[in-house]
Amino acid sequence: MTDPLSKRRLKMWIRLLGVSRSAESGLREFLRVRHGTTLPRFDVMAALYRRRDGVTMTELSRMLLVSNGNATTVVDRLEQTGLVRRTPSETDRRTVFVALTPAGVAQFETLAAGHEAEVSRLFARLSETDLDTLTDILKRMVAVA
Amino acid sequence: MTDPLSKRRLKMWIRLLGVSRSAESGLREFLRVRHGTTLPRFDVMAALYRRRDGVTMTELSRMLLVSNGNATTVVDRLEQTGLVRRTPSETDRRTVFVALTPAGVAQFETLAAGHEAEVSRLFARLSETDLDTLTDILKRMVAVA
DNA sequence: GCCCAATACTTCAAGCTTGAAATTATTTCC
DNA sequence: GGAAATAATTTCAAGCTTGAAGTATTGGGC
Repeated sequence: MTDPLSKRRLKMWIRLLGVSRSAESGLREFLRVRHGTTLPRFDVMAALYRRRDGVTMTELSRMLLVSNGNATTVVDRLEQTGLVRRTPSETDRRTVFVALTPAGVAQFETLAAGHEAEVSRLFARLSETDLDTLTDILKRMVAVA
Repeated sequence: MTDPLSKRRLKMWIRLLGVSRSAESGLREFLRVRHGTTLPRFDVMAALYRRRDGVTMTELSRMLLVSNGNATTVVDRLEQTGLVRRTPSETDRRTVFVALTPAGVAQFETLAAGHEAEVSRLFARLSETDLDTLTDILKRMVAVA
């Protein structure tokens, strides 16, 4: 280990990115082939499923770490296909609440089961100890800024 | 820990994705604000810097885990600004080699220093032990398919 | 030598993503 | 009450990304 610390951090980051990209690509393919949907749509639905009562557009984009413009686009499309509903706030006319429709909830529950199985398959090589260690480290990693 | 294994894998994945997205977003901003460039361009240049003699388009897209169409687009743009050069293979007329131009090498070396510092800053909270453990686990994670 | 499957790359349409600008609404503070 | 700052969302242009379809080329089996 003659590498300076910054080089080691860089190598770790390159590996992390590689793992994350392969897994994402596996999940994307799974969603496309098996369910005719996409990862961004799934992500939005997952966020809305976790907050069944609805969230504002801003909250949504923060949860997903995407730009607000992006959230608008994806929600637009989901709304067009009836999986998601926008409801204007009554107390603050700037804000809009987004929530899954019953059809959205139903579809998500199907998707989620497959998604979980697929994630589990992708990371099957990880021992339980690794899993705990990794989760613990990731928890403490949440970026500086 | 009453969670079944697949749920624990899922939670780990969600955390991993979160870390990876925040870091990517930090790097994107760094490259945009400080160097007027983008992460995909940087990634291509980094791959070409590692393989200074040139790589084929197919090798490039495999290295970066992106589609071949995507590699074409990014290389197109880099070529337009003179940072990258395409050279047709003499032995196989289907094949094209891509390599950094001297200007590309020069620019990349500047970018790379800043990029490494930024990565280091983003992951500063990680202890050296964490770093080793994490790298080790990531190495063994390379996805199944 | 001739077919044809495989390979390398590009093009294309559709969708995703970003950051900035624009729009509309609310709050603050004089 | 009104101006100015702040906030929530959408719109926009540009660029990224994908997977599929298209073009050209190669190499192996016959």
